[in-house]
Amino acid sequence: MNYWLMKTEPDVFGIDDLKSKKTEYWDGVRNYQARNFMRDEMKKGDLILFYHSSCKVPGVAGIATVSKESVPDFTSWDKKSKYYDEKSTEENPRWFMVQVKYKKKFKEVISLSELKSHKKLEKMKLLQKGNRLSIMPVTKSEFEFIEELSKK
DNA sequence: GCCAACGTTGGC
DNA sequence: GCCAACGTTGGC
Repeated sequence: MNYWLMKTEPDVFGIDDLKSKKTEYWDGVRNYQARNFMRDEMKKGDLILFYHSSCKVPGVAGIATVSKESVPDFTSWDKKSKYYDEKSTEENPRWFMVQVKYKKKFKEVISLSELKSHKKLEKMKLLQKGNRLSIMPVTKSEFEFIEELSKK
């Protein structure tokens, strides 16, 4: 079992959208490192911290799971999609996505500033300087610590 | 293979 | 809206 953090802009697709849709294909990721995590390492049942970015209160909004392992991201060869990439084709896809499933919404978003205040989380990839990855691994202890924070 | 220019991310 | 940090592109 692996643990992950996935960033999303709540104005575009937030925890409430996932809650009402139940599952969602994580399309549109166009970063190689993030793609590799989805294509090679994310397994069904893995747990995901669902992170809201570029918004009023950035932070962890809830938990999701991986419900389907990677499949080619069909938006990459759809000319009408804003995620279209001419170098990706159905025969030779360049981009991949997993399907994620809603698990729970925290009573309150655990804000980035709170995450930063905990010594236990100081090594979190999310908090390292200059980090811009939209999908990144978290450790079991980081995941569990944050889930506990949400219960307070 | 180097690196300048450019685009994007994302907190503030 | 600003801007630091980083990834990608493309000329050489």
